[in-house]
Amino acid sequence: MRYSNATNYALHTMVHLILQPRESLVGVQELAEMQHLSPTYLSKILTKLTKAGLIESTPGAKGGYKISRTKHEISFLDVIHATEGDTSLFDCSIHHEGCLIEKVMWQAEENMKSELKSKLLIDIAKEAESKQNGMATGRFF
Amino acid sequence: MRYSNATNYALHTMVHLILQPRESLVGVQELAEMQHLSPTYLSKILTKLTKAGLIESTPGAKGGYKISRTKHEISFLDVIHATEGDTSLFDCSIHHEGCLIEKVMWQAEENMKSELKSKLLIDIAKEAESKQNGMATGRFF
DNA sequence: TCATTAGAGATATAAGGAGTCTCTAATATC
DNA sequence: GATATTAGAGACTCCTTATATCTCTAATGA
Repeated sequence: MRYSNATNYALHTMVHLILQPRESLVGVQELAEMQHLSPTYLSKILTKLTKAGLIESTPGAKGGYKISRTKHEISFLDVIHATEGDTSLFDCSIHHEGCLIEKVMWQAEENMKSELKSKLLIDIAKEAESKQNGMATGRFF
Repeated sequence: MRYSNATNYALHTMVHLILQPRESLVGVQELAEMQHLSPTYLSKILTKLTKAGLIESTPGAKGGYKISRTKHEISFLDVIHATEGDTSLFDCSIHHEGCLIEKVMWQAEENMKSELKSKLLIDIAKEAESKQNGMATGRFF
């Protein structure tokens, strides 16, 4: 059981977009080069993020993507739900009510999710930005 | 991203074995019937649990499986490690030190694991046993 | 010796992840 | 209005993993 690569790409893309100047658009070409991906592949991921309302797209020449207006509220969990779906990690396949094992697994998953919900992308972006200003080199996300 | 069915089968098998009378052996045949699985498939899972030291096997006629002597200390996480491996759920594939995104993902995973580590199989077994005694019917794990 | 049981290995099938290619639709610029 | 540029949809390929099944071997009690 592992998070897909797509989730990693999505998270990095989101932080990158948050760090852009207000209202500026970034094309999939640039976003793909940054992460050494093919544009068509990344565009599939970007479409998911768009449909989830996390970013906004503008088609046509000089088009591209920008972060959604709700950027101050976007959590890690929001991005992960967009790429991984929001089904639970564990379901007891044996049909009966109130499986005690399932209950434990659900509680554990909830603990992970509550952490991911409390972490906002904008906080990571600001932390990366301040580190970058201090160090003059390196990339922190 | 989901836990494999094998993990579900392993957890149920472990709780079932804990509830057995001391030193009694249960064959893979019985364990498989209980969960509506083929014996050969379940035996692959049982082999993993054996190699992880969570259960002990006795080959030959009248052989079978019993819970390991450390049964009072076996956690959910121990079983999950045996079936799923113990690699982390997320790795930032972009090569650089101290990725802030990775750090958040690791912390979230740690929160889930600490819950799974604190939950012991024997507690679930006892809870299921007492519920079963009270209700006369039904299965609680 | 024989029946019973665990265990190893090869193989089969299906699903999902990862990625490419091609076509369509929208839009700015000339 | 023509053209270049960009997002988006759909079909397709390739690879890995999960989920088994079948067969053979090894150990052991009766």
